[in-house]
Amino acid sequence: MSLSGAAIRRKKTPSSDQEDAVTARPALLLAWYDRHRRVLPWRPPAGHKPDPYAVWLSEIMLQQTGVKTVGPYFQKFLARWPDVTALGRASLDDVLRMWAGLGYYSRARNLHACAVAVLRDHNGVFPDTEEGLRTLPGIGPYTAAAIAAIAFDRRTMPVDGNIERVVSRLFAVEEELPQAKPVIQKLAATLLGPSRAGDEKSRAGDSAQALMDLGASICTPKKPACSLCPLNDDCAARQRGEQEIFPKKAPKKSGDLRRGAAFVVTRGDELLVRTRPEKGLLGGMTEVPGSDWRAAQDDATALKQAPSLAGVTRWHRKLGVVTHVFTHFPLELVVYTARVAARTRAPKDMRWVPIATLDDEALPNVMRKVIAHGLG
DNA sequence: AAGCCGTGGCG
DNA sequence: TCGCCAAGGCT
Repeated sequence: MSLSGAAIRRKKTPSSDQEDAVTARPALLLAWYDRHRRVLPWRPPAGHKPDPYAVWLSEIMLQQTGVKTVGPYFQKFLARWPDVTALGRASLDDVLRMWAGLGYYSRARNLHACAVAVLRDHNGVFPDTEEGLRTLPGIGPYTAAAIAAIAFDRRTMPVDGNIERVVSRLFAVEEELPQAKPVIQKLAATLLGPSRAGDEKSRAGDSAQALMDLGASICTPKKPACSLCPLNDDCAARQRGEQEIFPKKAPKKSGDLRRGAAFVVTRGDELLVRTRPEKGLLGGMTEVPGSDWRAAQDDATALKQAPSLAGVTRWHRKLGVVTHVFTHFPLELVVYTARVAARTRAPKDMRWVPIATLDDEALPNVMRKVIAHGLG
């Protein structure tokens, strides 16, 4: 039975106009996608099978990170580690260095751990079910559904921020996020094409990507281009002229400013660095030594936390401050510099690295800013 | 289960 | 300018 046959066979009743509109959504969505799908580095040409490894890699990188930012990182990773076996055999250090700058560094640890687990527990082949994928590190409810749908054509609907927005508008969901997540999940699943007997394929991956593309290009957070939307006919929010009030969210609190000091110490053409603890903020990444970061900390207190180095009698305070904004607090760093003599020993748990090779270090961007400020 | 986790872009 | 937002997961 063809899809159009099923559509034609539907009974016409006085109340069926609305019903028709609802039933037509999945096909409208896919038709729009076939004409307007974005060309992305991890997306094969239309009709071609995606590589599960590439899908997984892109999905991890895309967690809370924009398409444009991810592009170059995805290309670099795929060129260096073309398959999950190669990545699983790489060192965590190499992976962290390659990830530096992309943020949310626990993703890089989980990425590596996941590759290792796929090699060790799954013979180097990704599980092809949502439940199987869900057991792997770094793969939560969204990512498991996304990989299952996109890479394995499983009939499931992942719900990300884009889809939350599209769906909450389409159905005018009044409940606030994140409480509304279960409702939105159910409503989103109605946008999947019908399952067919003996053939569970229903272009679920395309349906999901269609909604994401729609959210990214048409149903945007501000000033959505409703006139171009394939689902505009029966969008509840648009009928009210209230597209931008959805999705409803509880206001978030922004963190308090924290202050600290960073110490840029050079020994000839080398820089003094250390590795941050594995857990927590910037876990496992490289940094220059510094004070703790706390609210209302004064410069004198921070300066007392300078590393003890033979031959350093005074620190030179660089003019200005380095500012950086983390997810949950803004940071203001004062930078001190010092030069030490050749063969000066690095303090415990610190090391010297050539300034020329800093690009290869696992340096988060806040530290790149600090070093640039201190060396400049 | 709410808080923790980066960074860049955009209006 | 600055708050919001982005293909969330972990604890």
